[in-house]
Amino acid sequence: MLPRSFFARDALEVARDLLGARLQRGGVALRITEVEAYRWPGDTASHGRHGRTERNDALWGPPGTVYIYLCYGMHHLLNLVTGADGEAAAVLVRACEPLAGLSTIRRRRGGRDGPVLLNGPGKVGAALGLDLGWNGHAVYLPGGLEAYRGTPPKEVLRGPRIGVDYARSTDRAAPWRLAVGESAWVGYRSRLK
DNA sequence: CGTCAGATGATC
DNA sequence: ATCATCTGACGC
Repeated sequence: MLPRSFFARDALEVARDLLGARLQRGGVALRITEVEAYRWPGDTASHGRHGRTERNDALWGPPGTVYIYLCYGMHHLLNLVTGADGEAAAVLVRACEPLAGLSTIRRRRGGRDGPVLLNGPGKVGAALGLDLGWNGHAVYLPGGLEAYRGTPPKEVLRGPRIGVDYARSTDRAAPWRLAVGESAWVGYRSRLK
């Protein structure tokens, strides 16, 4: 498993090293193919930009824990908290390649048929069956949601983060979205290089 | 490939 | 009012 110390670094470094890593919960296993770094301090795209609140409290927690929040009233987005305790930094998991548990993933996303494409953060949260109850969960401990070392990417693509138009222009343009180059499970591929 | 609207609900 | 999204519809 990835040790707690793995997460106690700058979010951009952790993001790079999380590409190819594995997330596992019960019979469902995913390979991380796309991430975004939300850094500390001074990142105006981060949920921590207005200070600590009830909703983002877990974001300020110790490294190696989980920050989940409800996005647009529908999707539970998964962040892995990085840096030091008391800092608001994390890596958002945007896309994954399913490795095991396809039938469970299919069931969790509802009755729809069609191919399983985990090419968006809401889909990743749904595939893992996450909700707000997972806030603060430690992924370096066995049981529940776990993070493992995986196969590093051959090529890393980079581009601006998605959906952060509200941020300062420098933060909006910062190439802190990272993706596995050879993976089909990546969203907005044309915005990467 | 691109854009767009509507769903949907907690938060500050 | 805002929002780190998804889906389906439509146009090129």
